Amino acid sequence: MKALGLDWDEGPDIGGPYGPYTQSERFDIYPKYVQELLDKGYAYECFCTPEELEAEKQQAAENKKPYVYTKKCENLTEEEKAKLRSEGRKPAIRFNIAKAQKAFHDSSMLYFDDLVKGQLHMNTDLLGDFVIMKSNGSPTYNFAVVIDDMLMNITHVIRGEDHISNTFKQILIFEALGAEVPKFGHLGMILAPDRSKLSKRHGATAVSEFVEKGYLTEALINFVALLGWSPSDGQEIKSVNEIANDFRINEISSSNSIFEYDKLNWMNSHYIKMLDIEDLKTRLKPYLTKYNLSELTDAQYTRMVEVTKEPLTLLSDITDAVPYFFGTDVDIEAKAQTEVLDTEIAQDVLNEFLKQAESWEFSEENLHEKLEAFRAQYKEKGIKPKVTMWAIRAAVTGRTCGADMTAILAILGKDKTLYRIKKAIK
RNA sequence: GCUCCCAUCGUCUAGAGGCCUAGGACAACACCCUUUCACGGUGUAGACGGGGAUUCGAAUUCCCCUGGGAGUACCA
Repeated sequence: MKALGLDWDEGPDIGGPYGPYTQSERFDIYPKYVQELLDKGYAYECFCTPEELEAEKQQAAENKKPYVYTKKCENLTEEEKAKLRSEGRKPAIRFNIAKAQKAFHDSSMLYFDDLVKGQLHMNTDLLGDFVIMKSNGSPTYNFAVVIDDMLMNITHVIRGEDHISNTFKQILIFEALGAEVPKFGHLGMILAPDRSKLSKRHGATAVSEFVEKGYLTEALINFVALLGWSPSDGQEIKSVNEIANDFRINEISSSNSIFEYDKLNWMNSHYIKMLDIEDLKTRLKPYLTKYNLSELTDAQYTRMVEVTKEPLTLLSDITDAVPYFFGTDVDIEAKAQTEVLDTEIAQDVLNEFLKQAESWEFSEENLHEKLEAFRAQYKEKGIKPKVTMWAIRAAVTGRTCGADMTAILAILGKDKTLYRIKKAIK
């Protein structure tokens, strides 16, 4: 959330009235509620060993029966418990599903209204009495979240649909504790392009990785917001605030969605283009460290960014887009050499350019005029303007494509330009 | 295996019985613009998974099948 520039009202780092907010600092508040459940009869001690449990599961698998805990510790007598304890066994505490279900519902069916999926149901007989406190005294997830939500007055729980089955367990605990059950909303999962879980294999998975690669937080937020939701006005480009204002939880689609980079990339380049130039200059700096930025005046740097920002998909693309703005010499790409510089026309153009440009003033306005006239001369000889410019571009930038030539020449200045032209002449 | 969730163009989605000859965005393709690349503009192609049922009428309701996803821990 920090990487995306999102903030929160209450929680770790900033505190709030219901702290502590760090799980490890809350350990001593859970036993009290475990005891309450024990006292009310909604929980019981279980002395089963991992081996015994494993055997039960195996048995169930052999009989092709779904596994649910057998509840064999549910009705242990005090003597039996004492005996087990004397053997050095430490009990875990299990939640008594059936007891809670029966106390608050007519049948073994548990229903709740999900904010995005509508009414959901589950036969709680199939759930199995789960552990709420491990034998080492630490609470399990399903129990701890309920206590935390209850104590922190949580009203809405919005999470992935992989939590649906936990919800039934959690609701029963809320009820057993006499607490108010919060509203739940379960979102579809975001899948990788091959429909599997998103993972390292599919590229970046942590928000910070996207940011490092040069995705703008604005684009990231906007794109993810559109996964499973669409704005009522059809306007897809939206700021966080606009999204927040327009957002309605019941407009969320309940199906899974696939994370494809195409639209994210498009959106990112869109946001890059929209960025204020000074802002963009600042954001681009981390990707230009391999160049000596002090070679350029601030005005030149501004101009360079202006003419190279168009095709950028990621901020990091700037690195490969601008090498020819720096240094005296330039690397010539193979394609530029063989397909352009090695041709007769190109050599002719370069010689002629060298002759004429000696007397030019290298301001952008002037260059624009001069180049136009220069192209016209060749056009008369039947050489396409495109070809004329190619020769100059290849010699000066070492490439066959790139930013606006007038701007490039103006930024480089007469000396570097003519130097590179000379070097390209055979 | 069992349980639950989901199902419209390649992708994200609009669509809550007639407004749908199914709309938009990204990607693709074509053309235009152009000093290259790109931006931009204009177009083209592209989907209701299958089968039943209800109805005068179904992408929209119901059932079955199929497909995909998730859960099934003394993990969170």
